[in-house]
Amino acid sequence: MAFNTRTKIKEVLALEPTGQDTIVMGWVRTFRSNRFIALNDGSTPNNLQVVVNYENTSEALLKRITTGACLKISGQLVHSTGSGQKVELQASHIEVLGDSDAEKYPMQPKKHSLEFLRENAHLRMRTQTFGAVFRVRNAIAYAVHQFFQQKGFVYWHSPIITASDAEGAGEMFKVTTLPLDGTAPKNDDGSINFKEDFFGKATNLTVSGQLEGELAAMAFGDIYTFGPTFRAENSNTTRHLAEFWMIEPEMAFYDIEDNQNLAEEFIQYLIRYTMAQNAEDLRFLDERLKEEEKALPQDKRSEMGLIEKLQFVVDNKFERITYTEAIEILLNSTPYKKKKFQYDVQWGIDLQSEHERFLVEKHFKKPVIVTGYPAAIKAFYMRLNDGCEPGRETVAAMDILAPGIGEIVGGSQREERYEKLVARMEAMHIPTHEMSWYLDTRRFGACPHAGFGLGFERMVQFVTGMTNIRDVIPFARTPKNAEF
RNA sequence: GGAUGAGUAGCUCAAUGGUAGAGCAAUGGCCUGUUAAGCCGUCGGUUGAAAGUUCGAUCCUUUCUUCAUCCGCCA
Repeated sequence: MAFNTRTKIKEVLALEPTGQDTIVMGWVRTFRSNRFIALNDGSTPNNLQVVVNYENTSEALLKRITTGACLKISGQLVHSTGSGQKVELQASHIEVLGDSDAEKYPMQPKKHSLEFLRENAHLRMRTQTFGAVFRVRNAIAYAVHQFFQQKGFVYWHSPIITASDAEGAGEMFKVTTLPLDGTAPKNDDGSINFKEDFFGKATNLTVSGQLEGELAAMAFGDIYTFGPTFRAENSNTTRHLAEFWMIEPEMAFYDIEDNQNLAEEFIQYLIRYTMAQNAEDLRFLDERLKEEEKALPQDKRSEMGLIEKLQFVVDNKFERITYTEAIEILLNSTPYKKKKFQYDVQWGIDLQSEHERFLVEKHFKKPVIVTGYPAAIKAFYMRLNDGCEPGRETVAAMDILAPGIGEIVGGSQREERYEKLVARMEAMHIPTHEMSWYLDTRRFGACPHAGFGLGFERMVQFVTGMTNIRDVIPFARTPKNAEF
């Protein structure tokens, strides 16, 4: 006899109650008045109210119905006379599958701070907020595949361990089996002899699958990667993780405009999908955000509610400006004139977060795509724009800036012209001999192509309204923290 | 890596240079159609760690540590 005879609570709540026999299994959120169990099984943010006839239930069993306990309950589904819900389950039999010592269980039926829940990340998904966040995360992940698969993109697995340290996207985690106690084999000059290491060379965890993605785009046309990515940067912010997930599509025969079109359509698709599939979760998160912002002074509150914001982003084209235009806007801005910016503005600077925030949150009040950055501040593989005035060379780069998040997408049209690419690599001291496999794409059947990277957690942040990136990944890896 | 702020009961917070208090939770009893918090009682803390100043430190100083926020790096 199979054990899984339950109906998921999401389905139960949608049923027309006719007193039908129903079996549910889930975890106790609260037990009120010795009579009402709020039961949740993770299928929905909503709880099922289970009514216990305490007069016919043993004292011993009642005592075991505690917050966090796992129960199997069979009973009859009936209309609820209470005001908080449409249906409820009149319990006829309750079985405790797993006790939860109320004295020890950290989750209490009350509001906890996000900091506390972060420290209890192994249990926080049992809360309404994190249940909603991670169901939304799941929906977005699924939508990523759906979007690209519908367009005929090939899901491509770029390696996680890489010997290339030329990807130019920051510090990398070393991968080695050599001993760390100082007995590792050395070269004559005292450096570690990686020829003796597992891979016979120094290897790291990937910071990007892009370069390998480009190889695949030269075979399949359109591909995308979606996997974990690692950065060993000592970044302590609400939008950086040492281990995060990134989606990197790479398309042959795309120029920078095609690239922008795809990225915009992609982001809007993800939001639209989630709004359709996880309406309940978003409603809860919307409410949560409103509650939370009540504590803030008026001017710190969001102008739009979460759902309102998402609808707005789906309904409106993203603003598209060039880097040069962005600089113009900043130079003419009130904060610049009143010297409110901490960092100076002039053509050639990398846009600082305060500048990006001004453009996105104050000036345009919508997502902004900035293109045409100075070549000097961007990566070697980005395509040099033709016809630049001397000293103002730009590349076909694009960043998508989202309100409250900042950079959510970074991408570019790639430099497909062999000579120009090699010249840039040499200028930027990228070892071309180690990258011959990459340069081969430019030797054999090169074509215009483009791609971008979307930070998956930043996307989840944007959709859920969670302000700290550590709250949208199950177990965050950040400097000094690899708990769980 | 830099700046700022913060670590007091399981949680959320309060307090004073004279060795700490509330609400919730837990727990015992009473109650019983409730929507986190019914009523009465009980338990609960080497005030993040170490050192220093002081007759005396949770409070002042230093170092360390952890966390949060902002900045830098980016997705």
